[in-house]
Amino acid sequence: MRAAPTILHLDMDAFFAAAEQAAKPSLRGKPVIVGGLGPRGVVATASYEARVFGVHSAMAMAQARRLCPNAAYLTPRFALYRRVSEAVMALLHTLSPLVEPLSLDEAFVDLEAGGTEPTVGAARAVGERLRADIRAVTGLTGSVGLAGSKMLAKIASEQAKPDGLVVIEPGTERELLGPMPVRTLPGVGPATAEALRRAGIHTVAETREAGEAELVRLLGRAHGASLYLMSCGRDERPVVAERDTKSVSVEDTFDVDLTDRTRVQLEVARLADRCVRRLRAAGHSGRTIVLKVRRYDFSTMTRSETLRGPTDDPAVVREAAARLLESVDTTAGVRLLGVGVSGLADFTQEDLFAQAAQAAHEALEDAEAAPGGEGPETAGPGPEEAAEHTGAPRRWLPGVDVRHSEFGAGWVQGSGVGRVTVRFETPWSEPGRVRTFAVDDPALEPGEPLPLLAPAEEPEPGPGPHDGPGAATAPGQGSGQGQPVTSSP
DNA sequence: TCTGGGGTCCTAGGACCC
DNA sequence: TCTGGGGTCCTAGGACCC
Repeated sequence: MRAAPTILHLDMDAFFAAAEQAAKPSLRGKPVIVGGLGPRGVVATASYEARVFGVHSAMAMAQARRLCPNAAYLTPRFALYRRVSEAVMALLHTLSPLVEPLSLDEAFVDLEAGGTEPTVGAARAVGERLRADIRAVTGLTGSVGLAGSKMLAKIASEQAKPDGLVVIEPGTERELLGPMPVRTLPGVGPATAEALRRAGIHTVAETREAGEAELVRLLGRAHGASLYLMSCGRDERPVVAERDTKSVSVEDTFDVDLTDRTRVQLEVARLADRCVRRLRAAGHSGRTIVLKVRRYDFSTMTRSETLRGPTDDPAVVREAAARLLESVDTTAGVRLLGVGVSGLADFTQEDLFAQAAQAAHEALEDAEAAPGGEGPETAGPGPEEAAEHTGAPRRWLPGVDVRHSEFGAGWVQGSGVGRVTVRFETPWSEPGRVRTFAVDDPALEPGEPLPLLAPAEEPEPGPGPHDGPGAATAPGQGSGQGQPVTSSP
């Protein structure tokens, strides 16, 4: 616990939705909901205009549609969010070498390690300048919390939302925290809150008064002890710049439950391959293979197997996953399958250049395979493979960028019955017009996310210098790498 | 049309070893 | 041939976070 509020927490406001609004002028000021658009999708981010209707993160998409039928529903575009995130993180690194990212849109910064004078005034000035810089560089808003510990900095940024800054001055934390609900404390989710409620504990003050021994009895050794410290406003966790990855996993929820055993085996093999591609791209190998199965009734089980040594061999992982599957009854229906690798070791030597080329290729395949959790169950086996080779049945997911040979850059507003509706606008244009085409109109092709602000800086737009030898592939929908940036108006 | 995907950390029991 | 104690590894499950 520091004497000055030199731990900063940044949280971008409604990040995915805000990025989409910045990219799509016609959506500004309107409800925007980003998430999985399939029958089992959930909301990733809702814009503030949509939250008014009660829509929030993690809500079933079906419920969001009932609450807010007129919102724009968009599939996530991680390539764009990652780019914006990198720009924001670069700004944070100008403040201090100690930056701890928590996700694409959130990070802690240790200002003291960056040389900021340990006073309220200096910290506040740094925070305000950061907010202005973020707005200037990305066009988006972020909220800043400043306090003497991570926990309080995070609570402060929550209070600051949206588009604000809050300082919690050291010395005031206990009285501030006291009346707050236990759910405010990090690590207190639905289960812990319920356990505490049954013990008559509702507020942070009541948690503190219960005492450490009682909390340990209720919640277990580690959780009880840390919760007691937090309730007293004590949190000595340091800001940690780089954390080692502990596991890599992939999973798919299917639009319709899988019952056919052969199909389940096929999907497990595909997931194993995808998982290994990610593993290798990250330069890792691992010893423990994990299979995850979620059944029709949402009950979830895992099976794992530890090998004698680390592997990054797809055949080995595939075979282990297949063995693990043998001990699982799937006859009643499977809604999700997953494959993971943990017990990671640094990559077993090998050449880094091949890996880099591999990684570029992988990113492309991931982008194609991932969105929407479109279990080919409904789509039929294979539109993806087919597209890889022929470019034939393109799927125009709502929100993705396109380019038309005559009308220029735009994005898919919707598609169905052989038609696709496109709105032609760019991040720096006026709201644009809508036109409709046949889904196979040759004048229409996948496009690149455009920079949100000026078409200046952006270091790595599109088919840049690093596309490996396989770059010519660039077939699919998705982010459409390799599409010519053929000038045009 | 109930409930994504990618992670982290903790607990508890059994095996195994000293 | 009644039985201790502790450490580590492995497996399964669960809570939590964004």
